[in-house]
Amino acid sequence: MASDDQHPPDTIPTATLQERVYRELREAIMLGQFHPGDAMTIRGLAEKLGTSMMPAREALRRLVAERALTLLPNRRVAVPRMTPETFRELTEARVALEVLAARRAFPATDPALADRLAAINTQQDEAIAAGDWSGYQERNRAFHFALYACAPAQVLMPLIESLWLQIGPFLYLTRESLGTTYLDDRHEEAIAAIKDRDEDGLALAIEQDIRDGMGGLPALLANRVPPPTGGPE
Amino acid sequence: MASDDQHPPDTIPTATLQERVYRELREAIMLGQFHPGDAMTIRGLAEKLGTSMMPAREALRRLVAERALTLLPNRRVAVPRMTPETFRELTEARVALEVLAARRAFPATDPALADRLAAINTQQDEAIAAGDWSGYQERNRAFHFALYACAPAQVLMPLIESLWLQIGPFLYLTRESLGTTYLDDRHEEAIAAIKDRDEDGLALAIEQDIRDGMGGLPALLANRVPPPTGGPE
DNA sequence: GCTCGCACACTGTGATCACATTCAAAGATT
DNA sequence: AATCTTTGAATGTGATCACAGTGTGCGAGC
Repeated sequence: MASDDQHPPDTIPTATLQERVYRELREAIMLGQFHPGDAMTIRGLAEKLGTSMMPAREALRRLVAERALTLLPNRRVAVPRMTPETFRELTEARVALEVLAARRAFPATDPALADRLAAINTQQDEAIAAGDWSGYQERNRAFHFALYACAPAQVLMPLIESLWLQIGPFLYLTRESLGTTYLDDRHEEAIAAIKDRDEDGLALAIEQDIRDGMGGLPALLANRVPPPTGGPE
Repeated sequence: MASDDQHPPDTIPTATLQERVYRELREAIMLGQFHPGDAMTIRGLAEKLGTSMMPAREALRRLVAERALTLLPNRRVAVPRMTPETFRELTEARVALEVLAARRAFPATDPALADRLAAINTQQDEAIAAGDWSGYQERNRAFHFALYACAPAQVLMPLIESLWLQIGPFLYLTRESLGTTYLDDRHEEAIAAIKDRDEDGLALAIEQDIRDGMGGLPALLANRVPPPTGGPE
């Protein structure tokens, strides 16, 4: 049992192949490595990951169910396109759910969490300074989810993650903003509110953080993708 | 083309088999025809619907992705059990999202919609009077979704539907309440608010309607399912 | 009579194949 | 030369099969 259950470090024992494909795709989507309109095929994905059609097929369908990908009328899956209107809807949904998650988390927050959040925030600033856009996004995600995870949220978290997945393909719009414009967030305010035991202050900080971060995107979107029938790849 | 594309009325042309299985299961779940803990197998579902494993498999995985079903550690799918705590979380999420949906819908509401909602409400009362529990649930669903559908909501609606799906298996708890206790809702207040062009009143009516409807369930849940290891079927 | 062990049925996972549809490029016709 | 047709590759869907893990029930042994 000792030697047989030990998998080589490269052979990730992630229970099922479908799960591995799913997580890989999901991470890539959330980090903005795909662009709106990019189409994907079952066989192509399977070949790229060295599996058969089945795991790729199930991973794609799962991401479609989570609204991370869309099913075209052709029955082919693609990264969704988005209108400014949909973007505003995503923003409102994020505010509603994440403010609620923050409020639920609030009673469980403590100075230790504030320190951890501050550490993440520092790393995020370092990423900005280093021009590490991916690191910046990753830290931003870590900040929010570390806060929300304080209270067990079996219902809320999947909903919020679905929203983040839907936004992922459009984060690349902010890539060039990293450096040109000053990317400010409300993370310090949130940390301060936790230390001051100010629930409303925390809720406000989260809300403004989301609105600030998402606010500029519809404009960028409108400027960037006027060709509605652009071939992705 | 004329005769070949015409399907017999019973052979529903629903594009894919998987879709048909999915919709059938989904409807059954939302109407509370399954109970918490009920387990389902791919082969069993396939045989029951007369298809092969594949459509049943994909339909189940899709419902799992939408949180309507859960994946047990055995990798088997079952109707989720729920704790009172999770129920409260569902209630809060519903309030947050559906109030938002109602506010988004508000500018598009008009007297015609108010009349349609009133008609649905009348049918709902008739269902209550007739002891038609399924009809009551169906009308309640129709009322809420008719309101939310006023504004296009590609993001919000799937999230809300996911929440309703998660609640579905527990609606049976209210079955015996239909008749014993007086089931009141805030639908009249919502209709009045639409007529009065009172957005805040509409939001409040929806919030109270949700809280009233869901409020009693945790208690019923606690009374009903003390045996945590009950064999479902 | 009770407990431990073994065998068998059952389930999900993954692979492979067959088929209908779709998309596109090449060829033929006007 | 432009347009319609045809042919071919490619894709999603569904079916079937092989395999490993799990759970259950039966039977042997203490």
